[in-house]
Amino acid sequence: MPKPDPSPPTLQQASELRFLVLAAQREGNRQLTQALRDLGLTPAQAEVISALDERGSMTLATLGRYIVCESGSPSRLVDTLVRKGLVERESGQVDRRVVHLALSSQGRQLVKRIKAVDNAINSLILERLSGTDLQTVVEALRGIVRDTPAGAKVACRFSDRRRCL
Amino acid sequence: MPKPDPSPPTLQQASELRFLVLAAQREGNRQLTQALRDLGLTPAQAEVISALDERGSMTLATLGRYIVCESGSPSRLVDTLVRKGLVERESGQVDRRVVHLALSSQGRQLVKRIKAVDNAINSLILERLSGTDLQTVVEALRGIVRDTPAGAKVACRFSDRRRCL
DNA sequence: ACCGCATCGATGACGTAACATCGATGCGGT
DNA sequence: ACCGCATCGATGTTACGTCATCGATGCGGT
Repeated sequence: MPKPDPSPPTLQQASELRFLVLAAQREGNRQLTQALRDLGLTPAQAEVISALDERGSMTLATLGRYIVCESGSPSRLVDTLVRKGLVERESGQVDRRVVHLALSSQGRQLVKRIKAVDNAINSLILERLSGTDLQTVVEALRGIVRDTPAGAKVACRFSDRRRCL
Repeated sequence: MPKPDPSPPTLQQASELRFLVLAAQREGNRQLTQALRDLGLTPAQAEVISALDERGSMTLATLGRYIVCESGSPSRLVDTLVRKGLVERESGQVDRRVVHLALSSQGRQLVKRIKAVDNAINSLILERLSGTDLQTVVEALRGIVRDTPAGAKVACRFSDRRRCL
């Protein structure tokens, strides 16, 4: 079956797209909150732990540039995780302004469970998208956030190995 | 030029899609916040005013089912707008549980400016998506939020004239 | 009329998000 | 060495966004 000619883009479609993005984010966050409840983590906290697992120890500022869930320096977010004993914080020796962060052994134990939650949700998304070309959607959203800080973060985490931080 | 065969969907792509949705929502919200600053409104407040303009007077619960920016009853969000003199609140006469909401004349004056901001952002999105089939993206996101409360809200506001509340 | 239950709107609690500010620290240019 | 400026991390402020709870109110079934 040949593809129908794509109809010309309208402002109406753009508006719906915006609401859909908002709806998807809200809905996804709610589901993620539920799924992470057993781990005693919020979505933002889980992203920090995943980031520290993927990239290893880093400073607070670097973490802020890496995670999508928050801009600026996530002092308070990390604070919560330190209080929970999941992250260790250590002042820099050379540059005394910075703070190095690392997963504690307790934090490392959560990584596997977080990944399980992530994969479950990702699988659910794949199910719901069966039949549509995922790559097209990904590229479209990349276009929307191109040249924005948040877009750079995603590009950094996926496939853009060159200029990552 | 024929389309290349779509590559099979991967969990990696689904993961990137999730981050892109988050990034797009955050980035869009920041831009919208900037654009609405002159009006003294936040994105959530602007959505309430737009909703009351589109659908006319309604109760708090109905508004809660209509707006995407918040679930539950947006008591406090509306409270802010009442305090600003943009929305009028009146207890129901028949059903004394409900509260009817309506734009004040001051609130109505903001509608045009809000629409201008919306259109500017929608146009920007269209620019950034030139070349991609917007309809495909919209349908994919509809699929993701299908059968969720937030998805129903969007379906209600766009093209699903039948069972809308 | 009554009772059990659902709905409505307000409110408390918690954890973000975004922005502004601040003091401490490093660093390049002279 | 010094100065101006940038960077870092902490903190205050404002406004959500979600969940839970509560009291008031309506309603269906008997």
